[in-house]
Amino acid sequence: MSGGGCNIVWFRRDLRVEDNPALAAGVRSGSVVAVFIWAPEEEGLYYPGRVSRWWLKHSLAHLDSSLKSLGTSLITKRSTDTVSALLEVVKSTGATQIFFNQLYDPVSLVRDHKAKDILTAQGIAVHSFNADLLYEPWEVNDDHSHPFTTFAAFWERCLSMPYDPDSPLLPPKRIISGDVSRCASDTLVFEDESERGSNALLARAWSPGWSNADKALTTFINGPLLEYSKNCRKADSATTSFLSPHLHFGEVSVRKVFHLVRIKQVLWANEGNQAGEESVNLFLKSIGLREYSRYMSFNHPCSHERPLLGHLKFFPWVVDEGYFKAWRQGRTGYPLVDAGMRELWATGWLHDRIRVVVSSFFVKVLQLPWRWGMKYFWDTLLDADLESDALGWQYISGTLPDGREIDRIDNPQFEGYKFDPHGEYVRRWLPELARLPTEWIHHPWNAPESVLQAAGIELGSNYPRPIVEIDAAKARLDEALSEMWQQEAASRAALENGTDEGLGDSESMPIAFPTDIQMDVDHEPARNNPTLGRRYEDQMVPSMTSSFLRVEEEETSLDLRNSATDSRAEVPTNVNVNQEPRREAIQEGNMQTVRSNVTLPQFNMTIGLRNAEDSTAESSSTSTRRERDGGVVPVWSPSTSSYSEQFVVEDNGIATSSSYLQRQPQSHQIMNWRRLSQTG
DNA sequence: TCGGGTTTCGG
DNA sequence: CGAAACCCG
Repeated sequence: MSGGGCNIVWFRRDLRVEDNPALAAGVRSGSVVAVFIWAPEEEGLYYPGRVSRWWLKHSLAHLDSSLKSLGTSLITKRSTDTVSALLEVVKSTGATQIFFNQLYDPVSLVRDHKAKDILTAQGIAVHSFNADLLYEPWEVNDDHSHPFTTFAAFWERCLSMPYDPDSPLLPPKRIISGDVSRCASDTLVFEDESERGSNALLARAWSPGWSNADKALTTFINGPLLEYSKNCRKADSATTSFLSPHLHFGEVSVRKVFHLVRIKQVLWANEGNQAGEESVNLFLKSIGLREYSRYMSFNHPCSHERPLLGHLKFFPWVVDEGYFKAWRQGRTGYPLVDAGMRELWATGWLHDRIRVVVSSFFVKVLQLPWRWGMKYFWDTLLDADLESDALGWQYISGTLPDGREIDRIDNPQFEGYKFDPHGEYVRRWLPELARLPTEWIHHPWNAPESVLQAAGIELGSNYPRPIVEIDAAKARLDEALSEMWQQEAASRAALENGTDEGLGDSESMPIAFPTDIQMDVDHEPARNNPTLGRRYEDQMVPSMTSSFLRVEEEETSLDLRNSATDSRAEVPTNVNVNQEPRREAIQEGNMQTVRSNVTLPQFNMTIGLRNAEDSTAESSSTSTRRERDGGVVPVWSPSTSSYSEQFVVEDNGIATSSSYLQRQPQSHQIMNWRRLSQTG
């Protein structure tokens, strides 16, 4: 069935040989050329950060050696244009088919669609698979076939789907290598000289690569999982799964994680092990959040740049690079926050709880633009993951229907005693506070002078006073919020009067990313960088310095209100006609090959859908229908896009969009929150 | 020890 | 907002 030609298996963030549907299908279909293409420029602003690239480098090496032991090797290509690199590989190998696993971040959705179009036009058969999720985003809908807008409902549905996620596949026993004699690998460079020193430490704590991921999973399931719910509240507990970087690069399949954990759950349930069951549920919830982040990214592909609840575009952010810098350096004067930021910088890792603490502090106390924080996480986290990053920050910023309330300020002092009751975490990361008694460890500003003296602390000198008092922050936040609501109401009124030209213009002034973000080297803790010097700014915050990118903050928020009244607004549409083609992907269930097609919300993905209910047809008036394998599904045709007006999001801002957005074609999405009007 | 009012917290 | 935890008489 291979038709003589060989099969390209295009690896991306699925760097494993086990439970890799694209690889399995490629192998089944004949000889295989395994390819990885490094084209980070395509990610634009989200060029991977230093530690993330470090991981990738090692993960690829690991994959390559696994492939070698199976009979082939990994071809690597350096390019600025993935699609042409693929074409080149096609030409030099005589491939006739290409297999890959789906991704859901905005950049990949666009790029993969384009790749599919172009390759198909060249006569190449393109097959893509789900390898990253329990269920594809379009499979999980509410009773009216609309996407969920809250996590709890989404996850509940996932757990009660009528069919289980596909079972994990075993690795291939053997791979017949395609002819790569005319297809040379490029050497990929993932770190420059200046980064090597900082990266050296990482290897002590982490082992990238799919079989290490597998070990980590086993270790976790047999050990810390049982105590997971107990320990998840401790800032420095070593009992998290530590799977997130593995999962990000697809070194371990989430379906395998799910299956193994489920087995454990059944076991514990039978034993009446209450704590165990609870732990499993909690852990699965974090898997669920990961799923949900893809779900949201797919349904709202701009969620990494625009708040999903529209009012936030009127929030008067404090654009203060000094605050931003203090936060990054861990010099805010709040020990828990500072400890977290220093751990992040030193290790590329942060406990989930602490991520919430520092990001909440960032948004609520400092009131810095949330996208700065998101970007910083992206640049510094070992498990940097755009979808999760966006979801997390939107959650914190109060722009999700089920997110944290925007007017709630968390007090780092109290959280300190909650997550780090004995101050051990703070002492580890803030050596200057190490001698401070626990009583004061989370609020040194209240400590008597004598205590401070005995501990060798001089506030404002070797440890800062609080950068902003909590009370002041509360007041400022209240003020900002009332201003926001005012602006929002005004804009709405203007809209209703039809006098809305230029609406939101003043409020949605672009907020540029700081131009010269750099860490103050001498304040960096635990960096162990022998070559520390000023020319290494970009090692510290790799992608921010690469070029000056202006990014609009909140420029085109989605006003959910507009669509709230119409239930059909549930089905988002892609209005971004002139920017990039709609995405399309083919999901080929390996066996059942339900090649039915359904309209995928924004992206017009052509996908397999098991239960195409005809309510999905309402997805757009441009649906046509086609029958396949018994499934009736709508097919959305991009050329005939005529949308109901009410689906189209207000477009102010996009047109005048920053260079970033222009460089990075995004579709923009239509909202479908049901609950949004509650906020008005 | 048991209400029941209050605070916390949640994705 | 609603459930759960918490606190107090």
